[in-house]
This record gives sequence, structure tokens and C-alpha cells, in this order.
Amino acid sequence: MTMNYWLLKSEPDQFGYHHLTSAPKKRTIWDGVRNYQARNILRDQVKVGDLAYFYHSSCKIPGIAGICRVTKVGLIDPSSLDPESPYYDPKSSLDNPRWITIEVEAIRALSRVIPLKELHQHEALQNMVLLNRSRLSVQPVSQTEWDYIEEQIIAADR
DNA sequence: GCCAACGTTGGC
DNA sequence: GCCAACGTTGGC
Repeated sequence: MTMNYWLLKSEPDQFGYHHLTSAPKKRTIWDGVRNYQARNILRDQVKVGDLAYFYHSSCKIPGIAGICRVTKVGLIDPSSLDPESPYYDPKSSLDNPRWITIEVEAIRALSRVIPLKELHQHEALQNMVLLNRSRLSVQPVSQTEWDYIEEQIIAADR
């Protein structure tokens, strides 16, 4: 069986990692993604059991804040069907849903946010999607990159 | 708040 | 299907 790794962006002012850890069952539906490439990844590639970095964007110190695990896939994004939601999409419906997403569960917060600036400094991470396609809000992390970050950055903090 | 990068829309 | 105009993301 193959294991996939991902990076999910969220603005901590709206929903930070601590929101996830204090949510019921430490879980949340990853709603509000309205970019087709990101949607396609969520719909077609992300599997239950995959791990993901929870990344804080558009904030004072952008970076990786925690780790989460995928608990459900193939969910219709509820916000897309809710006329009250800022993410409402009138072109989406229950019968023909346009925005498919996942549920994730908090695994652990990192002892510190690993700043984007720091990731940039590692030669081994120069090919990370995060450092090259900065606007994609759901993106793959390679096994090599994941292992490097775990071993060289996260473990080094302990 | 600025602005570069880049995604989306819509006229043709 | 092209591409100009426009909107959004996100680091700084």
C-alpha cells in the first residue's frame, strides 16, 4: 500500500491548527477550497490514512504548524451548498456537486511553527511545490521531502 | 497595503 | 480557442 503526503493551507486567523485540535474529535471538513487543481487533488488523489502538514498562510509567520491525518474522502463540501456561506456556489448541487473534499484529524502540533523562510534555506527542499507553486492550497509533498522535514527539522527540535 | 504570480471569466 | 481584463492568493 502506498502512503501519500500532502500540505494543506489555512489562514490561522480563520482556522488555525489550534482550531483543529479543539474541534470535536479533533476533526474538520476541509471546506472552502475553490480552485480546480486543488479540488482535483482532494477528489482524486487523497486517500484515507494519508498524512498532511497543516500550513499557516497569509499570516505573520507563514509555515508548517502541525500534522493531520485524512479520515474521510469524497465528501461534498457543505459550504458550497449553503447560501449563507461565503463559499456558496450556485452552480453546485447535491445531484451535481462541484466541490469535493475531505475530513482530517489533528495528529500533533509541532513544538514550533516551521517558518516558510526556514524551509527555503534547505537545499533538500528546493523542489517542494510550496517553494515553487506558492499559490496552490492543496499540494503533494514527496516521501523524500516528508522524511527530510521529519528527521532534519522536526526531530532536531526535540 | 503593495504587488507579483497566476487562476478565471467572457467577448470575439 | 485566444487573450485581455479582472480577481485572488499570499509573501513581504
